Amino acid sequence: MEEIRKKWLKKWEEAKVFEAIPDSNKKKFFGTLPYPYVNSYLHLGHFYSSMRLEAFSRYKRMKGFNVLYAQGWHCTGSPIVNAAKRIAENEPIQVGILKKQGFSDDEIKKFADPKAWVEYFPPQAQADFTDMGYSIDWRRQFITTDLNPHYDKFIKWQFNKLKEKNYVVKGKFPVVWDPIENTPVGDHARLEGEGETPQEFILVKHKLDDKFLISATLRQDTILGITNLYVHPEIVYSIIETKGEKWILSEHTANNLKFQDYDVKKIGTIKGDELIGKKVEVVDGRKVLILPATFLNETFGTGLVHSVPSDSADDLIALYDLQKDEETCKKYGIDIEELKGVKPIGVLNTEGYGDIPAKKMLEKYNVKHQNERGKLDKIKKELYKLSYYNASFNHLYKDFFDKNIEGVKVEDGKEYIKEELMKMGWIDIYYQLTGKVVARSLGECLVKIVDNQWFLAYGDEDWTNKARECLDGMKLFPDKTRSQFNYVLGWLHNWACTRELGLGTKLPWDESWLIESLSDSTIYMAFYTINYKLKNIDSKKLDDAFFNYILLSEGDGNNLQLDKEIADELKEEFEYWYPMDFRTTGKDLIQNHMSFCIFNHVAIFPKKHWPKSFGLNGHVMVNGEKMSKSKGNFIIMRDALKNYGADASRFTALSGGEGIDDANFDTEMAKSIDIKLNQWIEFATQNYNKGRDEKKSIDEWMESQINLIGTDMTNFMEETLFRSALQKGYFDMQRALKWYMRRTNNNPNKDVMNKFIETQTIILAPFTPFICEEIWEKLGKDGFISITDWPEFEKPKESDLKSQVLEDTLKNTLEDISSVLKLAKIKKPSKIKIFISANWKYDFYSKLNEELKNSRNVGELIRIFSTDEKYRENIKEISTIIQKTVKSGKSIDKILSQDDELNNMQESIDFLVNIFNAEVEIMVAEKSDENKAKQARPGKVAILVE
RNA sequence: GCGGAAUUGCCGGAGUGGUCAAACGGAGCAGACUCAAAAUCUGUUGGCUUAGUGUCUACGCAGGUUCGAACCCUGCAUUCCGCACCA
Repeated sequence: MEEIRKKWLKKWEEAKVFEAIPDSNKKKFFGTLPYPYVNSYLHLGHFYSSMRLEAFSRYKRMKGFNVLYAQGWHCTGSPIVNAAKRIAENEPIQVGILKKQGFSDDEIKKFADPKAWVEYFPPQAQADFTDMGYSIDWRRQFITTDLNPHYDKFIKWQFNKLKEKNYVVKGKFPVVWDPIENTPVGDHARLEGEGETPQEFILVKHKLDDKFLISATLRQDTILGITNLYVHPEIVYSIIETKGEKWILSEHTANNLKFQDYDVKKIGTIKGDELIGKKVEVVDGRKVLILPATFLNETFGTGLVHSVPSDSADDLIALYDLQKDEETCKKYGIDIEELKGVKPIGVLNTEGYGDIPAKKMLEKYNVKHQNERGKLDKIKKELYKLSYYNASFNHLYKDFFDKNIEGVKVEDGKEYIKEELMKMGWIDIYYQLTGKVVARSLGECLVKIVDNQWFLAYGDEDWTNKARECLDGMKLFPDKTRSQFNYVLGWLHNWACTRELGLGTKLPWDESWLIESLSDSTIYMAFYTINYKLKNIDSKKLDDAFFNYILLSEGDGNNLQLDKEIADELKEEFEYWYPMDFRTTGKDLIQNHMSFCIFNHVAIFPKKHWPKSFGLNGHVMVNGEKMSKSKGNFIIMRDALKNYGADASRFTALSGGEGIDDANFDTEMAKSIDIKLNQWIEFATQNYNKGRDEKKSIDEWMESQINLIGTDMTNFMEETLFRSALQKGYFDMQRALKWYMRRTNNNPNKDVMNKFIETQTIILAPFTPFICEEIWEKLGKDGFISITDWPEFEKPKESDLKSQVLEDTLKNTLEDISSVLKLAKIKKPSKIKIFISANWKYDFYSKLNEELKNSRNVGELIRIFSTDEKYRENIKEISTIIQKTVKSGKSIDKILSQDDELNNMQESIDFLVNIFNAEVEIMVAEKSDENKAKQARPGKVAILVE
């Protein structure tokens, strides 16, 4: 096998079979796969997705398309830079990863430079694809980032274009920040806190003389229910000056604010107990008490909170506890009677919980004291969801804001309240991490607001509408992903498209920024059409005017920095290949990359160059389990090649799944397929051009099988349903072959056998190209099977169905005989009598015909075996059969004559004799012979054993 | 919570209104071949059965529509994926 593989790789390369050259006489097919990120070897996940494109490309090529299949490599982003940095620091985990991949210590050292990754992995990935027999035009491969100056220019052009159309906007954005290294910290660069993100809190001001106490909350919806404040008596709070005001909050928060667009000047401190007992003015003008609480955490929120006992069980239980605690009240000089007068203020009507849901919750969970943290945390979560989705604002919200929002759901009014309070100056925004994040510098991270961040305005209404238009015109494989796409197109809003760190292209108008990886990979497929011809052109000559001319036909091409002739050639090639006909990848990319691809195409290109179709596939499992490094079932492509061979791996991958469901790579199957493919080489070469010339009915059956199966398979190929295609085109084909060989006593008709061998080999070629090329050559065929025409399968004819029905009847008869023999416990029967009904009712068919003409405009019938009287009466049942027949697309235009039937039957009977080694007699039951005729039924024959 | 997908026999997985006790594959069982194993082939894999084109129970659960539901509708339960600035 390995020799065969190498032989054909060499031949393909020498003949440049897969180099795509524009040919205006041929229809074209341009398929792409999102370029893989090159920080490691390619694995089965890449393999499965890419095989779908590879098989489709090969199929399309055989269908007569001029196919462009190109592949690039993605280097943009931070993972490589981060990994390189970790190697430079000799970090054990990262070093271990490379060690596991088989690198020596010396080699690993080189990976301290990000460039080393970019130089090492793309050729490896190329080798993996090539070794597996991918039909890629490698002249067109490229890497991203400014390491590739031509691509760099292309991306710059793209972003200038987007900016020109006002799709790139500037704004603020919170990032996780390491204050020691002064860098943003991505998920993978953290020692602790993977998955934690910045969360927006509302800072609420509470007026105390000339200062404000600042509390933080997620629940601005309950702001009118504030009954008091809690401060920790032992915490020393900071007094700061910011925004022209004096704020009191924890020192921790004061420090964090500095990173969030606040100009912070510390002017003093105040200990919590100095505040207790005083009163502050809250947002609605009421004066409320400041109370002591020891449950407060200095590093969470602002270190002090406002209390809404109606909708916060924590606040309520704390209030209850304090009201019982006379000693503490005395200590801080709180008027106990006044404190006891503090009652929750209902602000929301919560379905099933009334207006003081916190109280009901405490009762429900039987909470007696604020120390019962477990229960209280549970309540907090439950109540938050409940309020958000099931509660509405009560009468207090009728007049308080400009708009009356009484009765409005919290979900719908929360944002409005935020805006209003913001206008009134009572609140501000503060970001806090959802959990502790420690950077690799050991610095504890905080949230920084980046204020000159650039965004792609995917929320733009016109842009979104255009994207929807594009989607509506696209074919999706499978189409059930459409609703998901539709949802995503509407849901996407501003996408931060620039980064401070990593590899990439610099933002053309602000070179301190790099273009982010998901944003530089949206329309690059256009680059495949021209890049291989750019290699000899100085990248400096590739200005925006150049791309405008080539890709958008803007300008006359006379003032470019290169010859118009060259430019025109490029332009022509782009226009030949574009639009992209097919792009396929895993389903997880629906909500970012694939949607971005639509957005950016409609933003930049005219409608005729919008993408035509997308394919989405599931994830890959190995032997039914999720592939993961920890489970030890993580398979990289080159290992699959080594262990199972290219053809078997390809076959196994594609027969492992289709559609959006997860696919399963079954290693047992890979092994057995390898054996079966070898057997097929053997069979094909040994049986070609052999056999008899005489043509029998079974030969017609075989021909019709080839036709029927081939038709079905071709339909599956068109829909990228490769598993079904293999099911038909290989397993069903082989099953038919088995039956055929058995029926002909291994003496097939020469022409039929040749046709079968050729067909089977050709239709397997997209899946297992190496052995197919080899067989093709051994059969004495000229040229490559890779570019041989896909067979034209004829529409099923009368004869197809006739022989089909006959063979099916025969198979059924065989089965019946077996079961009768079994029941009768006879091993070697001396005689088998078969009764077959002869009274085909022509009046029955005429009724059928009539029914057909009435119901549908179809003039053809399927063949029905019948003797049963009830069919003549029961028109309803007949119409059912017709319905099904029409739906299944099967048709037959004539009814067999009974003589045909019997002649063909005789041949079958001979076969039965052979099988059972007994005397077989065919008997025709006359109408008068009721007992026997009764036993013959549609599609069946009666059997009598002696 | 939102959005998407799913739930079928021992397992994987077809099937989207009647030919469904349900394709195909795997696994198991029995048999053939063999000294034996592998491979291959044949049969078989819901219950009952007077053995019949019989009958009952079945396609997550509960209802509904229909002459008829694995398939359509409603509700519920469970599982998976995504919820972003990360490739």
